[in-house]
Amino acid sequence: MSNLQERLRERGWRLTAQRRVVAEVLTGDHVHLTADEVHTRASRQLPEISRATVYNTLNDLVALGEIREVGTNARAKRYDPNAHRPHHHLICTECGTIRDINPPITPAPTLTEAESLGFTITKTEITFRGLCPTCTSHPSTRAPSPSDA
Amino acid sequence: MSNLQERLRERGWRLTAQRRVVAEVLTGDHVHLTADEVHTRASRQLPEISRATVYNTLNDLVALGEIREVGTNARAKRYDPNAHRPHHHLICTECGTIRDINPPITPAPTLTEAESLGFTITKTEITFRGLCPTCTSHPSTRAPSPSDA
DNA sequence: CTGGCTGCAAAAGATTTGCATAACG
DNA sequence: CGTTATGCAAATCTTTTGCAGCCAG
Repeated sequence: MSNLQERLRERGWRLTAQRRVVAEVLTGDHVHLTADEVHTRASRQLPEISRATVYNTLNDLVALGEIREVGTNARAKRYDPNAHRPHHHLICTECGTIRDINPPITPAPTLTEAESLGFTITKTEITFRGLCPTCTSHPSTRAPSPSDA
Repeated sequence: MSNLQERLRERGWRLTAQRRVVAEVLTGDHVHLTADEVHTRASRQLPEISRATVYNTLNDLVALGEIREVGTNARAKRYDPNAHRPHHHLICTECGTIRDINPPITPAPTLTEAESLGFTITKTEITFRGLCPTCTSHPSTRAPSPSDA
């Protein structure tokens, strides 16, 4: 975690309280928060932090490659702090829960020359969709979303 | 294409002019339009069609499994008419172009019991990201987006 | 006929932007 | 100190909703 702050400083980032808090909120595995959730949690440590700053910081972190946007098909983007260890996702089609799939899994699929249609591929993301354990056992009950705790 | 209309009628759909036009716009391979693009194109054939109707129709078609939302990380969702033949996507990180990867490719990755964290997986989506041929050869020039022609 | 669509306009939700002030280095 | 980030509020963009009238079956 301090690694991150050092890396950012090296890249010429001003280390402000709000950036520190956002970076701190975005820590751990299976963390996939929306901008609004980040803002809510950050506010607990730094009440004056503004939404705009959260958005700015998130966008900067994405640009620096420190966090990643996760495609959920839902209205709001989610951010995944685990950008340095490439990994794939499991998404529950019922309640929206997202989980990281642990490290060195599934033989990375590759494309033939013909299949890649001239693209220079740099990243491969796999998303597995289905029912999470909770939604499997309570088919009708809507599981709570993994938002703010 | 008439297959689609028949299928819809069987499922109790009223076949209106606007639904027919939306379905018609969403036809072919490598078609990944935003709702707004669908509306623009549909308007060329049916000028009075409203945005709300386009959204309603798109949501209905998704619910029926006739089209699919594509996760692009961009603001607006895109819709892929090719929902019956499962396929993966190639997305250009520079200009946003999306292309379908042809049929029976890449050995479908699977998860072990441990990796799937109790999920019952029903779909696997693979997204390859990189530079499309155009953006590879014109590194600075911004390629036009594949929107309305 | 009649319930399910449509269009319009307004609402809601998510993200960005402009600008004056504050604060990091 | 000078730049660069912050906060606020307003602007944008995307999608949803409420409601009266219309039309496919």
